[in-house]
Amino acid sequence: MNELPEDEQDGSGLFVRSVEKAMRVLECFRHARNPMTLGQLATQTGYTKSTVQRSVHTLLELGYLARHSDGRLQSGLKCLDLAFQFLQPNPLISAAYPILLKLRDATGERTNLSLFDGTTLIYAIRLQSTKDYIYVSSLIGRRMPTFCTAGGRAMLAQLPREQAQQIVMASSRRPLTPQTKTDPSEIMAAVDVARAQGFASVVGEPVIGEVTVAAAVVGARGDPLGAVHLSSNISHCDPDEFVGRYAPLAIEAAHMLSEMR
Amino acid sequence: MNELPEDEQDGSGLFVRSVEKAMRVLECFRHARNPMTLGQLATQTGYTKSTVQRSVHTLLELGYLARHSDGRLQSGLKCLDLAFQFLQPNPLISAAYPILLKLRDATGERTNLSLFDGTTLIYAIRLQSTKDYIYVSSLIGRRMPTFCTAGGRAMLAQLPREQAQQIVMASSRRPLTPQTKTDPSEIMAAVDVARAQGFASVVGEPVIGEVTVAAAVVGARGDPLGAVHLSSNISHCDPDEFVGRYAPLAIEAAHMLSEMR
DNA sequence: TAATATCATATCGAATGCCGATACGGTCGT
DNA sequence: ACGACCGTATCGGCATTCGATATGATATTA
Repeated sequence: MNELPEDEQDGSGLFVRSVEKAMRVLECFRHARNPMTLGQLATQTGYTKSTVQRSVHTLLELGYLARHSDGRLQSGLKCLDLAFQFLQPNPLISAAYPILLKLRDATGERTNLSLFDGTTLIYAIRLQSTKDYIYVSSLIGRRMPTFCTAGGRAMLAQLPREQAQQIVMASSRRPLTPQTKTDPSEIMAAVDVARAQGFASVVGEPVIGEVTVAAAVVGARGDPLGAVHLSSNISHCDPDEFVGRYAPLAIEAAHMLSEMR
Repeated sequence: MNELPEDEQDGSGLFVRSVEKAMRVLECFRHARNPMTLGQLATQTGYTKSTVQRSVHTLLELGYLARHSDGRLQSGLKCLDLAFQFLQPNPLISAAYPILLKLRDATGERTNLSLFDGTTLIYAIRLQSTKDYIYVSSLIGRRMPTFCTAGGRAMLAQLPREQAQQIVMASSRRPLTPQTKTDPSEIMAAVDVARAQGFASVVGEPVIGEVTVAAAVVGARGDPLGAVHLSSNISHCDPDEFVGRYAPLAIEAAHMLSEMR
């Protein structure tokens, strides 16, 4: 007779647990560099081997998982389909694409669009530099912390200060490089600077040797939707000059994509 | 032992139906240009409103669906995560990225990597032309028919002829442009040409006014994994010259990515 | 060679968690 | 006022999922 709110995180009685389990199993592959076995998935999720077996069987049949040549499991092609369905009808994406392309060619630098998602941001468009060919795994769907990225701080600056602070406090604030600011008040100070300037810039905080300027894209009520990023390597340019030259362009692009009227 | 054929479409008793239902609901958004309501999802999937309600509730909570401002439903950010997990550990993708970048800059043309998936192919890397800014919705995860695309035919040419023919026959062969070849024997003739040449080229079949050369990437046993595409618009170049000039480059790139030893 | 520890796969009784008909309160058009 | 949608909530019954367990294959030990 356990009619208490026994489960913490789900909510109403509409929640389908088998679906959650399957998705959790699918999500195991996020940080996995290699294919996985049933047993590994079981220990990682905490589910029984049977549960994992059933989830995996189903996801295999549906195409969201696939078998590596050695029989282990990896992400399936259908995962790409889901990304397409997200991007395709998204008005921000389709509006941003040509604008970012033009921006990339005007600057020659790496040009990205990220989307706001609380303590993390997620890259939705990534355009490569026309100069260097570093494969910084410039992949769609990569998440980065909000608190230490230029885009993240530009977006935080669009939130009510208290709300921004909540996000900063809720972040893990694990330093990604020796230069990552981890002190909440220091981070909030940077956010305040971003609010005053209308853009944010960071050097070396999320990635060593990288300089980034970013401006926030906002919705109809001024809420942050995403950010336009321009990045380069400090070995190729002077950071201050980079920021000074490109911040206005990032702001302009972000403004064109914003819905504030 | 139990050769029970009475089961309709799933397979063994390990198949979890609630998961299938949730994924089917999620897949409804593939061809939807607009956010959807519960009722629309119910009619489109054939499930009861209750089932859809539960699936949607769960997918919302997990982040794979999101609410549009008017309350209707759309794809959620988590869908992008799945694409990342597919791309990130994939050795073909990480190997292809720098090679395609170099190829794109050597040619200046749109450069893609597609992956083989039976009657369709799916784009995994899309690099824009350095010349024109058309937003041909150059998005990851887009599927195209195998039978009428250059990449598709290049891949079919790597299969045993009979198997290729099976795929052609299983394709819908709905013409995408007036120039799309729909006659199976005509298509197989083009595949034979591709096999002889080591690459495939099409003009205007999948997209009006587009010329594409493609070469297949093959696995250790010569099986097609994907294809390297180079595309341009016929208003910008002479198709024959385009094919003649770039086919060797596509072949070279595809060869570098292949596992045949 | 044998023992041990993985692995994937399959089975099956039990009860839980999903199923889906149904109901309720909105908000549109008309 | 009505009807036709919308999203949301409820609830008894029973199909479906659950998870312990068994099997055989493969790999790594000694």
